[in-house]
Amino acid sequence: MALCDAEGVAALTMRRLGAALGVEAMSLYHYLPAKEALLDGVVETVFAEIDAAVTDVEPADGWRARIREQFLAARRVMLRHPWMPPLLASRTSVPPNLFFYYDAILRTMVEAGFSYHIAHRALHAFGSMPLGFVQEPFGPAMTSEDDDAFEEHMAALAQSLPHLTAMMESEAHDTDDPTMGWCDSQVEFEFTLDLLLDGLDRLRG
Amino acid sequence: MALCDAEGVAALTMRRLGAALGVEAMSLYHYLPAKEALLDGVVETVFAEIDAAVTDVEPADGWRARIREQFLAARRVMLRHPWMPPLLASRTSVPPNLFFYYDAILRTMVEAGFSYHIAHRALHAFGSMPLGFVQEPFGPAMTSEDDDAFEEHMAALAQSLPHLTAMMESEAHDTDDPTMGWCDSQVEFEFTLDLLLDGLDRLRG
DNA sequence: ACCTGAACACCGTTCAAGT
DNA sequence: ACCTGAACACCGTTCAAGT
Repeated sequence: MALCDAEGVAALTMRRLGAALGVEAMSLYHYLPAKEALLDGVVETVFAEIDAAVTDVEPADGWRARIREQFLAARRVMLRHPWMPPLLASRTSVPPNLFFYYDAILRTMVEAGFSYHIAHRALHAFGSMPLGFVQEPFGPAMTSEDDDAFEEHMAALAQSLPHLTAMMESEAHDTDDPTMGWCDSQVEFEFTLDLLLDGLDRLRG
Repeated sequence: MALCDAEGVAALTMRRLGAALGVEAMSLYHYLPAKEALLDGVVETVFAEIDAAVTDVEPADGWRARIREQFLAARRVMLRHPWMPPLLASRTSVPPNLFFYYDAILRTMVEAGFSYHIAHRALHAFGSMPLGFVQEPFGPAMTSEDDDAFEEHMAALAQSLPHLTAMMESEAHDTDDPTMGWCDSQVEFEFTLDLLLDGLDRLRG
């Protein structure tokens, strides 16, 4: 995890991990069947961190506030490990540590009057939000790279994208920064979360 | 894309692509600066496919029905390329083809009375749903592998996971298959989509 | 302009051999 | 039990050399 945090998940190779542990890469195979198991372990470790952070959340009034605080606690962990969403998306085995978290969410919901059926649907609707992130086609680290080329490209396409252009202009009025950087992912995250929680509240039996 | 569809994105190597084209891997570097550009191109091509499918959707009555049909059309494309979500999550550059799609979504919403501000929030709230998938911690191909070990593991943990167990039992009543496989991702997708659309409808100015 | 062969630095992984 | 060295098959990529 230290390697991933410092240099991204691509830096986590058997040889580099061995070197960081003062050992040859081949020695790791005495503890792991393959690299996949190593990646599974990293994912599990992050989930353990999330589980701990979520458990530390002091119980709030009502199911909404409780779940809301828990997801936001998970988000604070997730922001420390931005390499996690792509890694998680690539996993093919199920991460056991997460079951406890899901059980806790279910408990909160059924105690608030939800049927297991709706609570089940809710778990799916939450998607990756319990883990503190939403999968968006435009990721976080996307605007940073070729900023000039991007600006030019957008300017050239402005006429073909009237509503996108109008939206950017309209939103830019409220801020100093006239680029795509005006998106506040924390605000967006909470907006989406509240949208889902409001909707679920209406389905409560 | 043929390589990815057949054997997954890991099978798309410069050498194998070269071989498939009847050419040495090194020749590809006359057309591409690096492999990243190749992957960007694959993503762009899938988005073009989605754009085409979405444009073909016959205009429905009302913004909700229209967006709903478009997302479901995208989903039909996405189901043909299950390797796409992890690949997309790993990209660091922004996929230009998607701008047109987003512009169309915005158009539908503002014509229905939404402010650009709420429409902007809505784009974020949709997350990856315009592309026809939701990022869930438990992916699709996850139960298939070590099914026996998984069942045993769950059985051992059943007491520690009372609500998860109760939910599975409750849901199993409605179906023949008593495993995790009872989740109908199509139904879940539409449930989540409607939850968001309902919530947004209430925010319309 | 387009393609190639040889080479480089880096992977994950196997295996027989060391202590 | 734990670690190593050498080796294998595979990467992405560079570059000088071919046509």
